[in-house]
Amino acid sequence: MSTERKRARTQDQKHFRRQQILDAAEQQFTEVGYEGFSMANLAKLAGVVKGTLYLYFKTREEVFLTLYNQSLVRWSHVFLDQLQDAMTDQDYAKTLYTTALADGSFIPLLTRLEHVIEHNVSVESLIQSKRNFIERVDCIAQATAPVLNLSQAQSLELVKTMGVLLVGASNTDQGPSLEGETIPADVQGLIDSFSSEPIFIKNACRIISGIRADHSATGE
Amino acid sequence: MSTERKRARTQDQKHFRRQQILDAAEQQFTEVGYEGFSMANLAKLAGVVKGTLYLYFKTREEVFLTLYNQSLVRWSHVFLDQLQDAMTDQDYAKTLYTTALADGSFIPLLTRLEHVIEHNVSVESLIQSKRNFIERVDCIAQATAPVLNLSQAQSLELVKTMGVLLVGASNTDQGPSLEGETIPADVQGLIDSFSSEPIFIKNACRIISGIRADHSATGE
DNA sequence: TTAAATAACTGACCAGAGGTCATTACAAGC
DNA sequence: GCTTGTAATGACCTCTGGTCAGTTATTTAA
Repeated sequence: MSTERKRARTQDQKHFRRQQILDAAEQQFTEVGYEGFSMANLAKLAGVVKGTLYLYFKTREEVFLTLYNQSLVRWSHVFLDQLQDAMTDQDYAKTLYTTALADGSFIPLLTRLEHVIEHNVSVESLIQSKRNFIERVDCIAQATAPVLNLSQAQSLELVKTMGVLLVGASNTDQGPSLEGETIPADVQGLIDSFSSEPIFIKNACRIISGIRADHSATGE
Repeated sequence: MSTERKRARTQDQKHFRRQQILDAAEQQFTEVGYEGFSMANLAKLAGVVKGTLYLYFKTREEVFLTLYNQSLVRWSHVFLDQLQDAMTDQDYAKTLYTTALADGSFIPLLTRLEHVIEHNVSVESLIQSKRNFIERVDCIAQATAPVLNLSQAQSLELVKTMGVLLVGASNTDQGPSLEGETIPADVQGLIDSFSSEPIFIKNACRIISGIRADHSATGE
């Protein structure tokens, strides 16, 4: 391959190279998913050799953690853009769910964050990632409070809880594809009854109602 | 090792051998967790050679799926035993949460079920596992209805929803250990605020209230 | 009792994974 | 043009899940 690739000497060039790798990683991730993802293939896609990847990322999981952080920021912007004054609880929940799922990387990475990705990552990267998370959550909570007519504290609790519910609900439809397979009616019925969208929206509404009913403005 | 291991010829002997492997697997799983689990080590623990494992399980994930099914049954018995007439919503939620967490294998396997384990398993095993799940859920729902004073349909929806919430909530405290690490106060505060038990119980209660408020006895 | 048939079991082997590091070669400074 | 720092390389490592031709304990039939 005569890609004529120049060496990255300055900080700017290195950041650019790093982002090139991340773009290739995102591409591979959307194509083959988490389990099918390999560093050898990433190297090929990014037009570098495997060893080079490890100049820019300490481990495979550091790549994923960076992708996650980027997808979180990306999604939060999309979501904040779609918030309007005085939405119904249901509209709010539906918007949150739909925008989150529309981002191809966000949910799959979020569901693997804590029990896989964070376990092979440097403490500095972890702290940086958590700080990014705090910032996004705070920002979303601040925008949510007026929309749903909640106090700041209520809004913060709500946003955090929505994250938990999102992980739980989206888990249920990440099973294998089963296309072309013969599935018995009872099993198919079970799978259908766990369709994540209605589960998320219904329970999000219940939780919003519950939080609104807690009219204690005290901390926690 | 001169374990004098006999060959398993009859079905009974084969079932016994299979369970021996599963017991060793459970032991290894509780010791090293999902990511540290290896088939080579399982073979050593079970006192057989690696190839033999594949006479009893098609893939590594078939081992995990079987462990999951066993842990689900085990937990459901413990939980059902602890149900009493007329518990408060909070007691019910707390019992569910506590018993689930007390089983060392159940939660870690449940959180990896759909996006990892089920993706490398035969369709027959998957169907069998789903059937087992249906049976346990139905059984728990039937026992739950009188306890929380719900209709059968409400109870069924509740139990399914509790599963979703359990996955979401337990995800939040499966991060890396961070013992002996210096964690900044803001990040530590975030981690503390995601402690899974209060999140689960609070929102379980909100959801139970919400379901109880839906006094439509119509299907779905 | 013994020979033949069966299949549980073995362990060397494979491809591919994540990760390392001595070496190479390119760009900047004198 | 030469020296020097370092980005980039690619051969190499260990480990993984998984395979399979061959071995041998056990059952069956003569």
